[in-house]
Amino acid sequence: MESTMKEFNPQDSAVEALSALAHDTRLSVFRMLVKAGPEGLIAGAIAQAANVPSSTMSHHLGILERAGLVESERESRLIHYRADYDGMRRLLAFLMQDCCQGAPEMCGELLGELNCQA
Amino acid sequence: MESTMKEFNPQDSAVEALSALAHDTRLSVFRMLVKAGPEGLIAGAIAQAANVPSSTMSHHLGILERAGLVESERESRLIHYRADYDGMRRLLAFLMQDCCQGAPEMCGELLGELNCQA
DNA sequence: CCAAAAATTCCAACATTATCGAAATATCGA
DNA sequence: TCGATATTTCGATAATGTTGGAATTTTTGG
Repeated sequence: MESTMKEFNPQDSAVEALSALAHDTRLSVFRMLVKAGPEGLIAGAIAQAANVPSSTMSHHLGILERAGLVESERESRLIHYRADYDGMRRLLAFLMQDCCQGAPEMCGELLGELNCQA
Repeated sequence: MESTMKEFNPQDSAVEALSALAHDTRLSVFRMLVKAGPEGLIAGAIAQAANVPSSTMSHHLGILERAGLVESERESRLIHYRADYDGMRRLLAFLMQDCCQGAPEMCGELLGELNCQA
């Protein structure tokens, strides 16, 4: 008997997060929120910056939120969205884990290139 | 005049790679290939391991290859597929870059967790 | 050259996702 | 409470992705 509960296994969670990011508008929004930092951005401002109707953006923000990549918080009439850094970390960890399990020698190069400046 | 050429800008490349990975079968195959190492795996063996018809798997492998995540090489009648570590590195670098631009203090924690042992 | 093996391409049915206007919901200020 | 603002939900259409059997291509062994 299938439940309608959320996914908990890492593979399904990773597919959901990757699907959420695999869209031009959503990837742009996610980058935007990461750059905006902990303050986040207001839903309307996000829609305006991305030049899409608010209903469409609401749909995309919901997908990002359900995927565990962004969080939202209401402040009076406005809703702030911010990046969920922990969700991002979980996704990268899952991909990294894959990368290293069978080829540890690759990890050095891979991580070496991933520095923070730029 | 729109050309039919491949995408070259990082955002489009990232969306293409993320789309390729955002599928249960393809993510499993990619992990499989990463673990298999430089030798790679034969197309038929991949289809058999994933329990999908070869035509379907060929379709998925093509998507992963066009996204720059796997490479193929013919060896007589067999075609070897192997992970494209450089493509993977480019994708992670793009995501990392996003992560660090506006919130450098997050990078330490993020990279700290991403160690190589499993 | 021919038959078998391995893999891809083609095609069509099916399923999922994207889009956005209209309607509904939530909140505040007066 | 009323009207205005911010956002989400609904619904219907369009666009894209998935699937696998059949046909096609590539290669080898005899």
